[in-house]
Amino acid sequence: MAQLSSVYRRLEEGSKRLTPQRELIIKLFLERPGQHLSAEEVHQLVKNEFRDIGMATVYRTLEMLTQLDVLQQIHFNDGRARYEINLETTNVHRHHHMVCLRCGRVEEFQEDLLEQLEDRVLKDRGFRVVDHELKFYGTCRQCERKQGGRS
Amino acid sequence: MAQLSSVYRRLEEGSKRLTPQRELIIKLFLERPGQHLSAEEVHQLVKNEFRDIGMATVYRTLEMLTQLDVLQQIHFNDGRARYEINLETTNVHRHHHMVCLRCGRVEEFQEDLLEQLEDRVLKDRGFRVVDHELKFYGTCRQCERKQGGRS
DNA sequence: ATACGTGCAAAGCCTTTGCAGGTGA
DNA sequence: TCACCTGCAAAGGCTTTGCACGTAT
Repeated sequence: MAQLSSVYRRLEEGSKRLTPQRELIIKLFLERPGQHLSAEEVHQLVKNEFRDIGMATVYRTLEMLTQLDVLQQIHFNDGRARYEINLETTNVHRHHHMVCLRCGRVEEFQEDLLEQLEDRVLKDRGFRVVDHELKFYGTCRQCERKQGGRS
Repeated sequence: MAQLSSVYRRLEEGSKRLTPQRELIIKLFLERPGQHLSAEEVHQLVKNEFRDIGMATVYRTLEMLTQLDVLQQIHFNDGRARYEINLETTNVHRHHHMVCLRCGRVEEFQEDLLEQLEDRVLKDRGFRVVDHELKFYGTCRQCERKQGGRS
């Protein structure tokens, strides 16, 4: 897994140690490139392989990995932070999200039609964009089929 | 103020009473159409005119107004909810935000280039968008001037 | 030896809820 | 009366911090 060694290198550069707990957490995210896990979910998943890991360690590791730009923190307006792996750290522009209002599932899409908008904003308002975040809220295919589009 | 009576009507329709506390909160938002206030900020501002209002009342009022679609709740990844008035309730498509990473100021812009993207997402992925939310993170004009664009 | 990492428990925020006491319809 | 509303205090969730005990360098 090519990504793994690059993450390890980042740890070293920050003089961070690669403990079993941290390794498990990192692998968790690398194995699930499209997922957005909460701290609680990470804790549950890691516990399968490392019984005694504490929530504090999970939070501290997630914080550290976010600082190192290995993870990215996201909020979906449900009051808890979620994390996803940042596969293209060098690329500040990331993919976007579709949040299903029925089942809560979060899908993603890769699309970048926003450059022109960013240019406009810089010209008109003097705001220099370094990152953007786009979320669509609606109904996913499954829920759409199930209920024909109405709540 | 045209908006005010429309808000009052909504309260009536929901058989909600217009108490002094609620009126002050509503006016607060109507007077600041472009602002995004946290519950704490609303509490402080209302306390100037109504000494004894409690946080619970503020939260309950914000919740109620959000239900009635008078306010909209937003999260800017700082762990607390913010609220802004929803001037065009009938229009599900709202304006967007530019969050300055230096000073934290939030500006807005009105722009809608997303329809084509939404159509694509429906065709390709079966996801029916009912609302979207776009945030730009970057440097605002003032901070850009102050520090020439670097942190 | 020293700096770093861990689990546990406690503490911190922000937010919600229970409750007894009001108040409008 | 009855449903609604309030402030206060307590309780809830999620997250961070203090601490004593390990463990790599």
